[in-house]
Amino acid sequence: MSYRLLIVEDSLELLEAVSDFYREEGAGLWDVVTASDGNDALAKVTEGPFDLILLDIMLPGASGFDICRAARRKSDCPIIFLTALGSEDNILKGYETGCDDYVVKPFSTRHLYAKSLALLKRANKGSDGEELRCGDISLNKKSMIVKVKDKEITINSKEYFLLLYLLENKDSVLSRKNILDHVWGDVLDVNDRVVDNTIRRLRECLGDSSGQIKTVIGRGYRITEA
Amino acid sequence: MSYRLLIVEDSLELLEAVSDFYREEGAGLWDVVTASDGNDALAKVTEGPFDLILLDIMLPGASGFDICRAARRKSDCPIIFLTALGSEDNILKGYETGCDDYVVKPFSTRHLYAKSLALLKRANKGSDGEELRCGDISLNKKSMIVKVKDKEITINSKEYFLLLYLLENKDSVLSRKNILDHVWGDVLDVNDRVVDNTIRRLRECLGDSSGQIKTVIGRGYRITEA
DNA sequence: TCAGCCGTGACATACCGGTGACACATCTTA
DNA sequence: TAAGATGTGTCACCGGTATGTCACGGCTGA
Repeated sequence: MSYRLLIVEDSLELLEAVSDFYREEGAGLWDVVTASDGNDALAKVTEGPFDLILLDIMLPGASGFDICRAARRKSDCPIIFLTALGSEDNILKGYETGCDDYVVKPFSTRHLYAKSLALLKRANKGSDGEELRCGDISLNKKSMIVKVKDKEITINSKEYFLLLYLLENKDSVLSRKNILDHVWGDVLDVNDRVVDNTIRRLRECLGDSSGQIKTVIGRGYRITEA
Repeated sequence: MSYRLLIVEDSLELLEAVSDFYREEGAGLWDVVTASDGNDALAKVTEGPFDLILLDIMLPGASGFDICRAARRKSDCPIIFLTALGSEDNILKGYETGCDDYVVKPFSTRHLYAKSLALLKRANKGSDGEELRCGDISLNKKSMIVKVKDKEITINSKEYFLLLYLLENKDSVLSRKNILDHVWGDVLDVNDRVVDNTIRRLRECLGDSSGQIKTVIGRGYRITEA
């Protein structure tokens, strides 16, 4: 899966530098589309949906503000302004037209990249929330819904948090003590065996996929893809 | 309904300037909490959920990075670093620890404010329209009218804000504590059970559609399409 | 073969959430 | 202003169940 990225910038040198950086750093993460004048950018924005837009303000043809408004009418994809105009008013105007952020030239491409990732993560959060997957098991942290082979299963609270901890440490062996500390917290007087029992109940809930939770004798438990 | 904002900054002068700006500009939009040292900030972060955190890096006690990590363990609320450290490494380290953005001192408070709003809008994706829908239930934020199957129902204030909060976080499981913090605000001496009771009264109002509010035992409540 | 480790069935209880009732404050209305 | 209605927090009770505990027995490796 890759993200569709639109970069709009009239300086061809900068345009190339930025798009190369995203392509190389991302290693296939980005599907980069570029535009170097306002009208071309407008056409591309209205045409296809993007996951992120980097947008210069001063452009031949339409201005960055126009493009931002056009993009906003279509979708609410994240937009970052790239601007040489560091003046107070221009930046505020950018926010008013609905951008998410701005970067003042000259900027560090590496920073811009980090900012892009953070923004993208934020923009995708609202949709489904974070989903943990491992083999046939999936767990949605937001809705706390657990699915096995895409079929929802009901699961108790302790089993849920145990599964969550296992999934967050996929392929690692977790000792009983470790699990107790993380899932049960600072409860002092609990029997170790409670972990075994909760593992058992969890396995029952998982049905066919219960085999994904491996017992590592003398060490603890581990969850794996198969 | 206001947004819970935490500002962490050891310069009391700056702290006051920023918090005053948010309070005045927002006119009740912000419920501002401040901290001026690392340990205080850590305590506040672990204690209550926030909708936005502004975070200085250089602090007496724990560092901003530590606080950011602690906050991330708890929730995914937007975090903006305020930093005098403009070095490449520090900024990238900030992104790695999971912040959303950074601002280098000295900064324009007005810009920071605009950035905050943009980020908040992004984080609360979907909640900026005035009509919220979920299955047969619809809620109009402007007129405060709630309808079930297109038929208007009367609903009390607390029930309204509870429903609003549920709808703004459709499909998410919300804990009692979380609900208390957001719907009841900083009232300290309220019984957890008041949430249950308000849920009950809300369900009564919703009639046939009451089933859309699910109880997730041991974890909280969630509203779903069906 | 024996000790340690783990799975399993059974059990008991503490906990959790739904519910009815009530107290109190605030608002409405005569 | 008095009386009633309404909104909201609190409490006690209860049924169901989530979860901790225990005992037994099988498996495994030294």
